[in-house]
Parts: sequence; C-alpha cells; structure tokens
Amino acid sequence: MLPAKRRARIIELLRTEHAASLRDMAEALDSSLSTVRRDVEYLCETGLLQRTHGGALLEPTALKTLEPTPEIASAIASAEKQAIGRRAAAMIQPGQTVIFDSGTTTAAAAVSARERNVPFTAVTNDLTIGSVLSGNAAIHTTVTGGYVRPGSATLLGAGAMQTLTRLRADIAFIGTHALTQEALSDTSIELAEIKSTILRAADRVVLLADSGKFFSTSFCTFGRLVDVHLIITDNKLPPEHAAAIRALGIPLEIVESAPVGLRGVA
Amino acid sequence: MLPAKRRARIIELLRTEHAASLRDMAEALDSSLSTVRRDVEYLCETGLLQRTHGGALLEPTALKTLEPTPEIASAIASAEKQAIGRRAAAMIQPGQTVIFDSGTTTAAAAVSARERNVPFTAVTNDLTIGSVLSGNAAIHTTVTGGYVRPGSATLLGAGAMQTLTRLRADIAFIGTHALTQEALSDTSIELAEIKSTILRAADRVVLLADSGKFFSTSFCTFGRLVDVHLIITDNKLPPEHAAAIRALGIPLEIVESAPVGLRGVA
DNA sequence: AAGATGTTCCAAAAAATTCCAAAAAGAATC
DNA sequence: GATTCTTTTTGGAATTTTTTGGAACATCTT
Repeated sequence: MLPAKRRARIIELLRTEHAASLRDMAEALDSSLSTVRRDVEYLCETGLLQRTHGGALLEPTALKTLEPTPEIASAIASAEKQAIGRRAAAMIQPGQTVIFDSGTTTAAAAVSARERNVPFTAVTNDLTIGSVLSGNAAIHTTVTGGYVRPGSATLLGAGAMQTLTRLRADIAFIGTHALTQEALSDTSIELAEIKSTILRAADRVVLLADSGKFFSTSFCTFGRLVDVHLIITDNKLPPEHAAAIRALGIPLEIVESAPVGLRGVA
Repeated sequence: MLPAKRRARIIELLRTEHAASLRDMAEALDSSLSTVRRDVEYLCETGLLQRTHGGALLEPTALKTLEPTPEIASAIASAEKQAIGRRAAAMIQPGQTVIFDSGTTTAAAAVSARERNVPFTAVTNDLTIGSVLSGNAAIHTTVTGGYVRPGSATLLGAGAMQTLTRLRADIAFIGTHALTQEALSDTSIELAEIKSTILRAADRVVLLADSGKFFSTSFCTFGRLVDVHLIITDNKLPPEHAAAIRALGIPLEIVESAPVGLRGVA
C-alpha cells in the first residue's frame, strides 16, 4: 500500500472512531507498528492528529474540516507544501490582515500560521483554512460566504466576491493551478474571478506554488506574474526555471523541503 | 482502552449521572481503582471535575459551557445525536431549501442528509456542515460569510446575518444550548442574533435537541418554544418532561438511540 | 473503633524511543 | 530494457519511559 494512501486511511479510520490505538490501526491497515507509529507522528506534525499515549485522536479542528476527502489530508501533508507554508507563515507580522486563498498549499500556510501564535486578522474563502485558523484564539478569522462546489472546500460566487471586493489586506497568500512567465491560470472562470479579486485587494501578493506548477498553463488566466511580489516554491524547481523567473525581476524564494519522516520536534 | 478515551468516558458518565463513585467508575470502565483515581485526579487538575470523598462531580461550569477539550470532543459525537440527525434528515424533500444552524446535532443531521442523496439546497453558518454537505454533488450548498469564533466552526456577525436575512427556506434545523417551556437560549448574543434570524427565515422550524438540553437556561434568549414546529430529541428524556412539552401543543418526536454499550452503573 | 477511602510506594505490563538491517523504490548507467 | 547504485521505506530488536494494578499503611466518616 502507498504511504499516502495509508495515511489517508488512518484519517478515515479516526474520523469514524474518533480515537484509536496504534495497535488497532496497525491491524486495520495490515502494516507494522513501527510504520503506523511513523505515520501518526507525521500526521501529528501537520496538525491533523493529536497524539495520546497508545494511540491518537483526530485533531478537533480536523474533525470538522476533513470531511470531504481524505486526499486533502495527504495533500497538505506533502513535505514541499509544508515547507512552503512554513516560510509563508513566517512573514506574517502582528496586527496585519492576511488573505488566504483557497488551496492545499495555502492551507499548509494556515497550519503553520496557527502554530506561530501571532495575532493577526485572516480572511479566507476556504472552509478548511477557516477551520484551521479558528483553532488559534490569537487569530481573528473571517470567512467569505458563497456556495461550495461539490467535493471542494472553496467558496465561490457572489457571496465570496462581496466580501473580497470590500477589503484591503496587507498580504495575500495565493495559490495557482499553473503559471508561466506571463500569467497565472486556474481551472474555472469562477475561481479565476475570485483570485483576481484577491490580487487587487492586497498590498503584497505572495504566490505559493510547488515546483510542479511552473511552466504549465490552465484554462483561465487570472493575473500576470509581474503583479506578484514574491514567489515561494520548493527546491525541486530546475535552476533554469528559477533563472527565468528571476530574470523578470520577481523575487523567488526557494525553501528546503525537509527529508520526510523525521524532524526533531520543531 | 486508551487513556484518553477512558477519561472522555468518565466525563460522559458524569454528564448523564451527575455524580459517581470511583468504585462505580472503575467497574463501568473495566479498569482498576488506582487507574480511575489517577484519571479523576488528572481531570480535576484541568478543572473539569470536582472531587468529593469517594467520587467526583462534573464541575458546574464545565457542565454548562461544554468546553470541548480535545480529549472530550471525541465523546460528544454521541449515538443520541446521530439518531436525532437521522430522523431530521429524513424530512428533507427533493428541491427544498434547508437551513442548517451551527452545532453538533445539526451536523449529525447534515451527515445523514448527505447520505440520503436527495437533491436540495442547503444554507449553513457552520464550516463543518458546509464541508460535510459539499461531499454530495446533489446538494447545492451555500455557506454564509462571517467571522469564526476561536475553537468553534460557527460563522457569526454581519457577514452571516446578511445572507440569512435575505433568505426564505422551507425548513430550518436549529440547535439550542438550553430550552425551557417558554424560551430557547444560548451562550452569546451574537449566536442568539443568528438563531433568531434563522427562526424568521424558515417556514418550518425543527428543533434538534438532545435530552440534556431540556429545562435549563442559558445566557441569551433567542426565541420562544411555541414558535417551533417540531422538536426531535432522544429517548433519555424523562416522561414528565415530554408531557410538559406536549402540553404546550408542540409536536415532540422521540428517537431511539442505539445502545452505546458502556452503561454499567445503575 | 470499624469500614471505607485516600496515599505512597513498587513491580509488572504496555508503549515509546532508538537503533539497525532488509526490502522497496528511484536514478543513472550501460 | 536490464543493470547497478543510491535513497527511502519498512519491520523488528534492544532499551528506556510511562502506565497500570495492587499492597501496605495513613486518614477520614460515621
């Protein structure tokens, strides 16, 4: 079984059981105790699980959020996204207003931001991110309204636009489905509308994109790359791509994605 | 059994029993006196329990405020709420518009509604419920905007009100923190505002309340009991309470909750 | 004073941690 | 495409830590 799948199944298991011992999990997944232990440890670091002696509980916020797809859990759990998210969260200054665009990479940023314990105001159009941020009392979280597309946690439509158009933020963390030297693009018109509104609402636009997003295009363009003030990506980006971006005069920050399994405690 | 789970069960036990001796607890949980003693000691330190000679009581504030300490949160998704939710979800007709108030019982209704696969339009001010409902493509889900109170999934404030005041729904599933023969009440003014708006927006108001909510009061009143068209509760409601409600002419439906399997104390 | 309850220890059991070698997966080479 | 080599993942053993149940003794309640 794939590690990612195993982890997703752990989440799934916890969602129905609410709590489980490592021994039960190991048996249910038909793998060894050591492996399950490592998986649980990993999921704890991403903030999805809470460890207890002998087992684990689903983190209360995750209990709420993770309903739609276990895949989201494993998506956030990617080491690259975590590293990008951590770097992004480090930029937040006390008292600032920050927009979190919908997406898994921005969700990883939200997870890190929650752990930092810095007081700030957050605005998001993502149910997952809203839940994550509400876990820290120092963060004043606002969620845009809107309708939810089945299978996603993204808020779309007039309700979402209404909130975002009336807003001025210090930073916007934005995700994208694809980007080239010219443009940012995503998969639907509604998504593009929201994202371009976010771009206009923030003084400083920070694009969070893992290296897989570079130099591909998607259906709908929502902004120009030169309008982005900083790009954060992971160290799997080929040097020639990095050079191409930097040649445009756009600051590009490359974060080291930690070797997966271990990490002291941080 | 997991230590965390054992502690959650102690709370659960105290919640229904109001007080219990260490010996009874030990027997109910099938563990030794020493262990239970240590658990109770731990829960006392966290301020959830109050020790007495030979036993323990639930701290009065904890009883009312329902603070979802991580360990306890898992115990809350009780069989009663699921049964109530199932019954509520069965009422939804294809094509209707349904408001889901924020709360754990209404969330249980959302879970059942998602499984039913009936096409309808849902509106909610709860991030959890939004996530749950978005899992079924037949359901058109709208989430109100608003800010999120830390530690909860509830959307509050002007953003939420805006959506709800402009709405007409066929059914509203509403939760409450407490209810008497006269009034429904909850813990904060903002919550009360939202709930009373929901009451006005729906043709048919269905109150989902587990038996523990009856005949107690909370800080803020948000509506009269006679304005409710149907109450769904569980079979632990004392008959005299049920009679008192029915005497007001309010339909009261009592659902059977599956036996949990942890009753060991008279 | 007597019975029950609380304390303070201790040894057994369960779980966590740390390590290591085998297996699997990827990358690079021919 | 097969092959080596490297890296990652996995399962397990030895060791340390935590938890558990109980025994001996102190203390409270009646």
